Amino acid sequence: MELDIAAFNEALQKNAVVVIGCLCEIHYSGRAESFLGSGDRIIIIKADKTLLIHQPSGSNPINYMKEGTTYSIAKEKEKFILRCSNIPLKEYMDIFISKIYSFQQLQMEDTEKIQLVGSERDMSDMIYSQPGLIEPGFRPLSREEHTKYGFIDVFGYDKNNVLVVVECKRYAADFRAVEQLQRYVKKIKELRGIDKVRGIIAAPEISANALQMLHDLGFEYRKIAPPKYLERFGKDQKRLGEY
Amino acid sequence: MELDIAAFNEALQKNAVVVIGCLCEIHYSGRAESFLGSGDRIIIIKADKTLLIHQPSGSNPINYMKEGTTYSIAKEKEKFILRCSNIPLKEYMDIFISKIYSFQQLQMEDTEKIQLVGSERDMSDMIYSQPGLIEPGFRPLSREEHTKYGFIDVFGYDKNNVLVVVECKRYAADFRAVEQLQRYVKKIKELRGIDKVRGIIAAPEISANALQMLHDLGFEYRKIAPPKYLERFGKDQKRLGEY
DNA sequence: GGGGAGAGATGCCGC
DNA sequence: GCGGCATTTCTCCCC
Repeated sequence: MELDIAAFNEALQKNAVVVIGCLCEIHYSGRAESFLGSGDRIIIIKADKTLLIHQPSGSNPINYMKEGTTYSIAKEKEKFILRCSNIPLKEYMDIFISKIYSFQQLQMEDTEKIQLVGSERDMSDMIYSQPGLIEPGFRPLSREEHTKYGFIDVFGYDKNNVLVVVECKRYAADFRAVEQLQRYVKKIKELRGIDKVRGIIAAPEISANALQMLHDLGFEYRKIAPPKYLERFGKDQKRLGEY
Repeated sequence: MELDIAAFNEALQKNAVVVIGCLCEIHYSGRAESFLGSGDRIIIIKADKTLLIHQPSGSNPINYMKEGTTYSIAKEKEKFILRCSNIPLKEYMDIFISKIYSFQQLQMEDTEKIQLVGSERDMSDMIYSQPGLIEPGFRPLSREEHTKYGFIDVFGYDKNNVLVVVECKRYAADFRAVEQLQRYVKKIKELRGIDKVRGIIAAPEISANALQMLHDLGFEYRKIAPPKYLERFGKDQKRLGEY
């Protein structure tokens, strides 16, 4: 199959998305440098001039260029050379294409943004609205007071009016989560000039090492999972659960 | 355009890579949950049954499924429903396709692995072969001794036979890099039962906060950049630099 | 633009 | 499998 260079340039010009199936070799130079020998790949150039190169397996692109990259293609001795450059980022790529299997260009329209539930932020919102999940008598700070300490997930007083710092993790908490909590508790003690501040990790799981370190520091663990189920899923959600 | 369900199933069966341009709506449920309203997207199913869904802009897939996912497609009232499930991971996705713009299947062959230069590992290798980059008289530990402390990038003795722990960063070092170094120095002091261990951050840049914290802890900074330029690039490398 | 932290992070290598 | 950690991490938010 031949590649129509004029069609390629026109597609880029009108911000179409280009998808090329090809046999190619790739040289990259920028933050790092890489070389990838000849193999079959899918090349995607998006409307914002992001470039992605995918091998037949794996989640991540094997090579890529960021938004705003410029492209120039040329034919040289039966091969196509796609030169990619992102001058501000000092990133460059040369793609040596020896066979074209497919060429597609699509004018795509998509203004939708994803709605995601189950993030760490959703966890802290849940604890804010249900403080009893931490313990009876726990009272989170007001929104205004809390924003002054934006780096803390949940911040409040226990039933004895002792300050409590809560660090949420949506996955199994590790020792770095404990280090983070330790950093925040230290910071609050300094800022407020007080000696007694409690620290709590809220997460669905915690590693043995992290739990050990947590207890050594006099902190606590609460087994709490991030919320799920989009309200808007409605009956559709049931279908997803029926697999 | 119509989608040939038989062709789709056959492509999956023979581990071809499938690329579909379409208008679709996406429901996901697994580690988290998400909903994405109708818009134009590129759907890729790879040979290993990884699924990627890309919007017309941005580097990352807006939704995805991991390796080993199973697929079933059906037509319902002028729409196609692609149901995706990964039972072991408890991950599910429903893709409601209302228009097909393009359908491609490619039998891809690619056994090449990327060669990358400029990683943190390359930095520590460079320091091992040129210890003077740290300071005159620095002597890294032997390979055998070093592997016992695999978590440390570079480990050796200075000219006064004091132990030195070096943590490399390929980018600007931040306070987390300093915390990491602190953790390693502490661990080595415990393991060896000694009191004096030097700590050094080797990185091309370091943030002001990190440098302050580093000095407060009595550690040091060496401005060292990761190595670049693949030897095998040879003359090609020159071309990349000529942009 | 830098700093700080999350991510449905992923991927690699170790034990 | 989990743990620890790098990643051409990317992304978002906030100062």
